[in-house]
Amino acid sequence: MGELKVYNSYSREKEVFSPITPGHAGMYVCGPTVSGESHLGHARPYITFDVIYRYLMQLGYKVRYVRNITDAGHFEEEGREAEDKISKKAILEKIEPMELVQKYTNLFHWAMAQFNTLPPTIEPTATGHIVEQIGMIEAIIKAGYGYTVNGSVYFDVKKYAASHDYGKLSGRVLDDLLTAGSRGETTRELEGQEEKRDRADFALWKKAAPEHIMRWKSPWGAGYPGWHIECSAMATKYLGARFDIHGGGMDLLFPHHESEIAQSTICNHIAPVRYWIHNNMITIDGRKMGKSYNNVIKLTELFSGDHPLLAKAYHPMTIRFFILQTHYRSTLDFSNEALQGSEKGLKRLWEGYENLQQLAMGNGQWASDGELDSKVLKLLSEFDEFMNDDFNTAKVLANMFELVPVINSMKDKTIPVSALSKQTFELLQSKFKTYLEDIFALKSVSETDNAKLRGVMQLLIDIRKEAKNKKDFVTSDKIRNQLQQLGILLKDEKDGGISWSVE
RNA sequence: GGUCCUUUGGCCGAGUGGCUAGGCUCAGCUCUGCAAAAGCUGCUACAGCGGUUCGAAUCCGCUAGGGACCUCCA
Repeated sequence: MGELKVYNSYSREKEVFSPITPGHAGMYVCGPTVSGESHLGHARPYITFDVIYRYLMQLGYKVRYVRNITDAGHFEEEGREAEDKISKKAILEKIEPMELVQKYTNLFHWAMAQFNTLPPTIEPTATGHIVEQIGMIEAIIKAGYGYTVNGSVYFDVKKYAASHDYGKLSGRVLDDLLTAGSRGETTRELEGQEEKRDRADFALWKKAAPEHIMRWKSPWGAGYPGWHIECSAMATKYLGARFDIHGGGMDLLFPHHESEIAQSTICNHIAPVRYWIHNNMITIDGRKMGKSYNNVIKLTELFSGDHPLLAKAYHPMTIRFFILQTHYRSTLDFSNEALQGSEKGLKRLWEGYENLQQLAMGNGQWASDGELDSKVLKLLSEFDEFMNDDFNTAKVLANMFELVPVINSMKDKTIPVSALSKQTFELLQSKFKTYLEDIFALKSVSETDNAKLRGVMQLLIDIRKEAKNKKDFVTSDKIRNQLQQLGILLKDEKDGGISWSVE
C-alpha cells in the first residue's frame, strides 16, 4: 500500500510516518474552547483530523485520538483585565459556568455529529485535570524553568532557549520576541507583564483576581492554569511523554504549540511530538474567520441559512465535502458560489456512487476493454497514493470524478460492466465504498431512506409509468411537475425505469 | 516594524520542471413524448518583469497585490 508521508510543521518537510509503538498511533488535537458556539472555521480541523484518524485506522493502526475540551477558558490578556472568559460570560447570562460549558459542549458534539465525525477515543476536560497541570508546573519549577511571582508562575523562556530551540516550530527568533514594541503600533501592556522576567515568558499558573469564579487551590494560592499547560498535561497523561501526532489549526503554532513543546520538554526530558500537523484557515473574502474580524458564521447558522452572508442553508455534508475538496494545508475561501458548487458536485458524486453499488456484475465475458480497465485500475490505485502523500483528499476526489462518467455509462449501458475485468469492477466498488463512507465519511444528503416515503414514491412512479405507456402525458407530466414543486425530482432512466431524488 | 506564506481559466480549487487535474458555471451536440439526469465536445489559465534551463505555473531575483502569526483564536 506504500508508505504514508505526512508534512511535519516542525521540520517543514514531508516525512515518512513511522509510529513510536508499532501498530499504534497516538494523536492529540487541540479541541474547542466551549465558551461559545463553534463556527465554520472550527469545522476544518475537526473534519481534517477526523479523516486522518479514519485513514490511520484504515491503514490498520490502533489509534488513540485525544481531543480536549477547554472548559476552564483561556484568560484574556488584553491589557485591560485578565478575566476568565467563561466566568465573565456566565455572570452576564446569569447561569453557572458549568451550565454554560455544558451547553456549548453539547452544541459542539451535536455539530460534530452532523459532520459525521467520529468522537475521539478520549475527550478530556481542562477542569478535570487541574491536579495533573499543577503537578506538571511543580516539576517545571523544580527543574528550574519556572518562577513564582505574586501567586503566579511563569516559564523562563530565555533560560529554556539557552539549551533548546525555542521558536523552531513557529519560525520565530527569540531576540524578536524579547524586544518590546516590535509591532510598530502601540506597545500593549500585557497583563502581568511587569511580573515577568522577560517579555517572551508565558504563564503556567495565574493568580485569580477576586472576581474570578473559576479558581483552584494550588501551592501558589488560588488561581487557574495558564493557557498552554492543559494540553501538555493531558497529552502526557494519555499519550505519554512522546507521542506521534499533534494537530491543530495553524494559528495555534505560536505561542500555544511552541510553549507546549517547551513545557513538556522540560517536564518529561524529551520533545513531546513526533509529527506536528497543522491545518490552514478558512477565509471569508480572503480574511480569516474570527471574532476579531466580525465575519463569523456559526455552524447553526450555516445549517439553517440564517445569516446575512448566506444565500441559503447548507447541509453539513456539503461543508464536509467542501473542506475535503481542498488540501488541508491550503487556505479555503468561503463563498456561496463555491459552496453551491460543492453541493452539486457532491450530489453528482454520490449519485454515481449509488449507481455503482447497484450495478450487477452480469455473467458475460470480462475485460473486453483492456484500455479502459487499466485506466480505471490506475485511477483507483492512485487513491492510496494520494492519501499517502500527506492526505491529499482533493486529488482522490478528482480521480473519483473521473470515474463517475465511467460508472454512469455502465449504468446507462453505454459501456457494459464487463468492459472491466471482474477484479477491477469489484475493486471499483470496494474502493469507492471504503473511501467515501469509511475514510471521507460522506453521507447521502437526501432523505430517501424513509420507508413510507419510498412506498408513496413507488406508487406515483407506477401510475406515471402506466400513464406514459398510454401516452397520457398530461397525467405523467402532472405527477412529475407537482413532485418537482415539492422538491422531488423524477428522472426517466434509459432502461425505462424511473428514479427519484429529494432536492 | 519583524517572521512566514500566498497570487492558477467566469467562480472554487489540484499541481511533480516536459504529459488534459478535478468540481461548479457557460455554450453546443446525443439520448428523450417533453423535461431533468446522464454521456460527448468546447471554453486551455497559471500576477508582472527579468533570469537559470533544451524546456518552468512549477527553480532564482525584483516589482505589485493578498493573507497569517507576532494578542484570545481552528
